[in-house]
Amino acid sequence: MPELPEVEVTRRKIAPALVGRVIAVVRTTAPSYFFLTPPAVLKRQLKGRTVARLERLGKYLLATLDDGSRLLLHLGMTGQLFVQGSASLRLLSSTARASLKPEQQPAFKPDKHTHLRLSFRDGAAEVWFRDTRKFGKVKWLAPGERDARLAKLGPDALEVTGAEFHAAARRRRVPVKTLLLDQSVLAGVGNIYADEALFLTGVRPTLKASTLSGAQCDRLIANAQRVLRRSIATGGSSISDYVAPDGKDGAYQDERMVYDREGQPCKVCGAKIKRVVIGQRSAHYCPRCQR
DNA sequence: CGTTACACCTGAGGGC
DNA sequence: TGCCCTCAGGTGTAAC
Repeated sequence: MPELPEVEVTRRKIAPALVGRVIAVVRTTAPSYFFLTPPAVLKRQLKGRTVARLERLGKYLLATLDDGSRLLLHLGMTGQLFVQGSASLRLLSSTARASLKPEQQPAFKPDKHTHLRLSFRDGAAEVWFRDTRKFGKVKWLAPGERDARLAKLGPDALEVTGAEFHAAARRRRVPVKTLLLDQSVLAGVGNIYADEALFLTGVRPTLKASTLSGAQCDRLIANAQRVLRRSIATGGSSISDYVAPDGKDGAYQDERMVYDREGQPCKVCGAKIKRVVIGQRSAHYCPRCQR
């Protein structure tokens, strides 16, 4: 589900329900891979704290608490962070309300995949974190504590320059697609937007990164930022004004040029979209538009 | 160091 | 209906 646009849309949606409120109760599922910080520690550290701000770093969300500690969240492949509870409707705009998936509706009951539930002293809306595959992560950072995952992130994808990408590309023999997915080069691009950016630039995902020119890098990064911004504006790929349990009917669905369109005609030239595997991930491209 | 294969986990969908 | 396979918007780690 989540690449940069989905994480940013999530941030904007839950920030009003999180920032400025005092955490009263922390409920979790049993200790697992999901909890980089054990549930017991999480409960002890979060209770009574107030969230001062919520920011996005690449695909991570970072909540800074009033004691200077921080809560690091990652949605992995299937993570969903949402506002839940009797008063949640008051905290959401009508369009945001209409976009809720069934499991995000206020009447939804926590299930075995609902790993984290924050309730607040005011008793109003809660914030829930659900993740079926548990590739998502929750980690509490003590004041001043550094984190290796954050430390290795490159510039945010919305801010990286073509020159920075070119500098990284010159000494890499991997396919350009692999480089776009490398979070230490630029943070936030995932499988969908990498394919889309490459299509818009007319570059095959298999092209060796070191062969890209500076001008090509400039255009590639500009196109990546274009699709990321456009997706944020339309509510991300899985969260849209159209309710879709399978997460495939988001607003972005209609704008996708190549991702998950294997065998379908290219919207520009009509050629059949191809799918190849690069670095154990699928990559989609138009054999005619991308040379 | 860069590159690659694989591990983590659950569920959906296709073919038989 | 069940079984078995493949696939999935991510990323840390071990091994060459």
